[in-house]
Amino acid sequence: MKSPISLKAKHVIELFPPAPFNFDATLYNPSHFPTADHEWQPGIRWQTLLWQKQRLGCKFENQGTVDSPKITLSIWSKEKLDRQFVKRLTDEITYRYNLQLDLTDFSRRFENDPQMEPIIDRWRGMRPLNYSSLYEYLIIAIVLQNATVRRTVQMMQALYEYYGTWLAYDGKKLACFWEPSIVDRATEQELRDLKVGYRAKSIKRVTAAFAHGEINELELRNRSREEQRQALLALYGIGPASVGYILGDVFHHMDEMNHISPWEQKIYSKLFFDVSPDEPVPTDTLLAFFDKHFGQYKMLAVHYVWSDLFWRRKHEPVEWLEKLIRL
DNA sequence: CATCAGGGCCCTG
DNA sequence: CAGGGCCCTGAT
Repeated sequence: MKSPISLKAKHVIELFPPAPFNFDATLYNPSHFPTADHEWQPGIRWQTLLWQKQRLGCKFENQGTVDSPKITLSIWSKEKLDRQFVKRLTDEITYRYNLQLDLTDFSRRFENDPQMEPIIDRWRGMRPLNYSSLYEYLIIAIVLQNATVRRTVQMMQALYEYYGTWLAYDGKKLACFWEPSIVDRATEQELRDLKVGYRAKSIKRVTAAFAHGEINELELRNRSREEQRQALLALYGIGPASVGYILGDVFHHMDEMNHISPWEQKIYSKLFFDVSPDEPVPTDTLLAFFDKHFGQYKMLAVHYVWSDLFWRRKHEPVEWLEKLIRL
């Protein structure tokens, strides 16, 4: 492991997302595999960030409640940050963390839905989001493909060790992502040596698209969903499953739900139809059900039910689920 | 020891 | 539009 960069300068700001805002259910996702770029405990998330060439150490702390939200965000950096930079970083984090999302209508809409009501009650104010950049999300999507969770964790760790940097701040030592130009200079063989297998080619080509400015996250945010979809599908190694997650988590389309992969199909079948995962409901039926019941909120609603399940699993094993998620 | 499938995607026919 | 192949790993 490379020696960490010690971040000494510290800047503190306060964020006030609109209520309802559930800090822990938003700042931690129990269905995600663990990565070295963050750490969570109730009320606190540490998260590294590579933004505008700056390696930053962030710490989000809950200082409010669901109905009166307040986040204290401390930002560590190597050099002192100027106000303009912090202002723009705040805007970026507000977008990425979906803090501007107004959930009042969603919460009200399903208050009489027998399945949704207790779940929304438990997690009121939870937002789906992307903790990192589009590029980083794409890399994660690639290492998820056709791999068990354990292997995904290994691949991600190897990439961080080899191309990332380590940041020391607030008593933590966390990994920070690499600039696309770093991996752009790597050879496919070099990546293969990190045991990412055939994904090396996808990582190279997606990275090249970012390193050479062929795709731009900020610009894509202002395009239509279908333009975003086409731009993402055009990336080598990125298909409908990855794009589905990205349109929801990264670009915040709360009704994006038109692809269900086999492992998710089994879990949805149990959750929404209470049938055995051995004989799952056809994906078309699931999609039609989501559309009919949740309409413009179908991705959001499924996110709530899904997260509810994985929070439950965090506290106690869920028998039927364990064999569907291969660790 | 061998074999197999995995939290997809590309490419071919 | 269906299905084989892909890197590697741990489970069997």
